[in-house]
Formats: sequence, C-alpha cells, structure tokens
Amino acid sequence: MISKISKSEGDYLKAIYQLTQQEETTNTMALSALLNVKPPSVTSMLIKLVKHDPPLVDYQKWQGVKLTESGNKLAIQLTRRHRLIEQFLVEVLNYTWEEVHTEAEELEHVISEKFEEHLANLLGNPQFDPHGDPIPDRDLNFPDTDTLSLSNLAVGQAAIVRRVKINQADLLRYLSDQGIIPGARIKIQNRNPYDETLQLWIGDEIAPYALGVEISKLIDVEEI
Amino acid sequence: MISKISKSEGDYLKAIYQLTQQEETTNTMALSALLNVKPPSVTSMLIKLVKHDPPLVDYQKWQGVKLTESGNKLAIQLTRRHRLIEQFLVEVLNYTWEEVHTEAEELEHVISEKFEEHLANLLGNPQFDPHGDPIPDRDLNFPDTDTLSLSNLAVGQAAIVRRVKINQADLLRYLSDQGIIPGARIKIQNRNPYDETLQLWIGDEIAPYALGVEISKLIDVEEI
DNA sequence: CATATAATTTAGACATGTCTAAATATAAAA
DNA sequence: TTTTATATTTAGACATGTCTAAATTATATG
Repeated sequence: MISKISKSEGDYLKAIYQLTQQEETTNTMALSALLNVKPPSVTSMLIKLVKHDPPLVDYQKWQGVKLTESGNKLAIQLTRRHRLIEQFLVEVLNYTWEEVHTEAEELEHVISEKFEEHLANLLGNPQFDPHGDPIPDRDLNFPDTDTLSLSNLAVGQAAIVRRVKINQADLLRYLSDQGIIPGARIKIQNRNPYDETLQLWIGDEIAPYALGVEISKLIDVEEI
Repeated sequence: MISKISKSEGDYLKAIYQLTQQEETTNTMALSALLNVKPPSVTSMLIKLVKHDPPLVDYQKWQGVKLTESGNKLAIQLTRRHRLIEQFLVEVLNYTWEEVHTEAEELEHVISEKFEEHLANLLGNPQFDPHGDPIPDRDLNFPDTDTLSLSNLAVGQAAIVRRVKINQADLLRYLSDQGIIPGARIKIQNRNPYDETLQLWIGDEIAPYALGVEISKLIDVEEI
C-alpha cells in the first residue's frame, strides 16, 4: 500500500525500525548518527512523523521514539522492497552482493506496488536476499529461521552461514573472497579467550585470517 | 555520465528535447503545458538551467529556449534509460505496453550507470522499446530507421507498424486491442477526402473502427 | 498606429528537508 | 546537591521547486 511518504520519511522509518529491534525505543542521537543528519533535523522530522495522519511514530519530546503500527507496516513494506530489489540485482542483473545495497536504497522509494508484485513473481517469491536477510511476504510476515550469531557458536560446532548483516562494500567483498557467504559450511577451530577472535574452517580449508568478534556478531549461522 | 541533475531538471531537459524536435526553439507556454507546471515555474527553471555549469540550455528572456550540447547529451541519456526500462518492464517483468511509461518516468531518474549497463546487457542492447521508440546506444547514437507517418502512407500501400508515439494508457490499450502494435502488417483501404480518416486492413482483417488523422500522425510505419 | 490580448517575467509566498547557533532539559560527576 | 557535561529542542536560515498575483513585453487586431 505505502501511503505516499517521501524518501526522507521512509528513511527515518527504516532507521527507527532498525534501531528498535534491540531496544524498546530509540533516540535523536542514534538516528542522527545512522542517517547522517544533524540532531535538529531528526527532531523536526519526528515532529512531522508524529503529526502524520495516521501517526507513524510514538514520540513526545525528551521521551525517545518508536514506530506506531502504521509506521511499522510502512517500514516492513520498504524492507520488503529493498530486499526484493537486492535479490533481483544479484539474480537477474548479475550484480555482486556488495554492490546492491546502495542501488536498492534509491530504488525502494520509487518502485510501484505493481513493480513489487511483478518482481516477486519473477524471482519466485524469495524468502531471503543475497545477504541472507529475510524478505517479508506480501502480508509482511517474515520467514521462520533457526539461527544464532557466529559469536555465540560453540568451538567445534559445524554450521552453515545464513546471514551477513553488513552493508559496507569493502568488508562484504573481503568476506566473500574468504568464502564467508550464505550457504558456506564453517566450523570454529578456536576462540581466543581474551578478545574472542575466531579461527575458522571455511568448507574444508582453514581460513587464512582470523575473524574479530565485532564482525562475528554480524554473521548468523545455523547449526548442522 | 549524467552529472548529478535533479529529477525536475531532467524532466525539463527531456521536455525541451521533445519540443525542439520539430521547431528550432521552444517556449515557456509549451513547456508549462507539457510539464503541467505554471509559466513562472518554467521561467525560474530555465534561469537555473542556463546558470548550470556547464549551461544546459540556451536561453535569454523573451527569446525562447533550446538545449546546449551538454543539455542535449543529458536528455538523450535520460531517453536511453527511459526506453531501456520500458523494454525491461515488458520483456522481463511482463508489463503491458500501456503500463510502462509512468513507471519508467520515475525509475529513469534513479538508476545508476551500472544499472543501465547491466540492463542493456540483460536485454541484449535492444534498438527499440515496446512502442518502437528508438533506443540510443551507449554512445548516444540512435539506430537508423526507414519509416514514414501512417498519415502520409498511400492508399493501398502495405506497411508494417514500427512506432506508436503515444503515452496515454487507455489509447494504447485500445490500439493494441485493435492489433495496431509494432510489427503489425497494415494497409490503407481508403482515406476520407474531407477529414483524412483512415479505413485500415490490420493483418488480413478489415479494421472494425476507422482511425482519425490525429492518431495516424502519431504512428510510424515502414513500407513493404 | 493605437489598443487590446496574450506571453513572459518579476516579486514574493509556501512546503520540504536540511543546516547552525543558541536555549533548555536531562544525566553524570564531584 | 551542586556543578558539569551531554542530549535534545527551539529559532531562524537556506536551497529546491512549486505557486499566485502583479508587472512588463510582445503580438495581434481594429
């Protein structure tokens, strides 16, 4: 449906959506940092979103923000479009996985509902995008998954990479060069007890480089 | 290349491009009508475009407008993107030809050069879009054509429909329902001497409805 | 050629979304 | 608890692209 909201409004909704996956609410500073705009810009947009009919956020000054039911729907709708587009770019247009985010970020605000439908059909209603991010279906329900963070995987436990929650292009390229992509079979050889740096097997090979915790937190795996 | 111009700037460039295909220059009124904005908006945009570095239009007040070399290149570049997208929508996403214009109008301003390249590859560098409009190649050269307007076709002369220069969705649907689409074989049975209304054969059938001059002027055919 | 009509431009307003600088409220530290 | 630091908001500016109303120039007509 996506009532006609602007690109900016959509970007804020997605940012709030993302930041409220962990915490109950988020705040001006976090949004400012994520969206690369100054705090006053955030405040004025929050005021705009709360005055929207229907209101898209719960917001009272000094109290933090979260999405309303309507705002949440719009954010998920945009997420669906974004991920369908990413999948399309890789599957149909032969993009590499590190190239798709930027392009999808623009296109998601412009395509019509019709385009979304045709695209989903063409792709066979995929449940995951090239990074393994889940794609909500037409009714905005996410597919079930059974994963845990690589940072929590036990030493010696074999697993399959399911999701890489990273947008940074050079890091994505590095990871795919190492073979760390959705579908890859991995196992932890050891975990440094001080900084939790991981030594991995990737497939049947020992990985040439270790992996820091911060990155490992952004990778989801499924135990085999 | 497409130096970063806005959607609006691009729309004006395309409009000026279109209106200067017949006449040497165009004017405020014509642009106002075509773009559905008021005359003062046109004037202020023309001032902006002429101040652009490099200038995108030749414009002095009261003197009419035309594109500069730079403006022309940008207009053709956008035309290329528009028509590639239309071709993609029909060929890959199964749109009908009357649905594609509006969608392409939005997308053309948003896709990257990379997207354009991948799209052209996927489609096999098509020379014409679903309406038969010529698609300039990467170097912005248009394919050669050998067509004349249906309004100028001689009675009894067999021809093939090559191009339908119409965007209006309901009219396009009507024409395709009648079988008047690029590739169709037609012949003029007679031409009303007073208003030049045409009776056509379409394929081997006599068309159930006559065709007015105004529409026939917008259809290009190739003699067989 | 004078005047009426039409086209174009100027002037100034408004909406959107951003910014900087300054004010204010909250949270942390002494 | 008072002070200091940090987060947030307010106030006001600016760019973009549109608008209306009014002024100006060009064109057409009598």
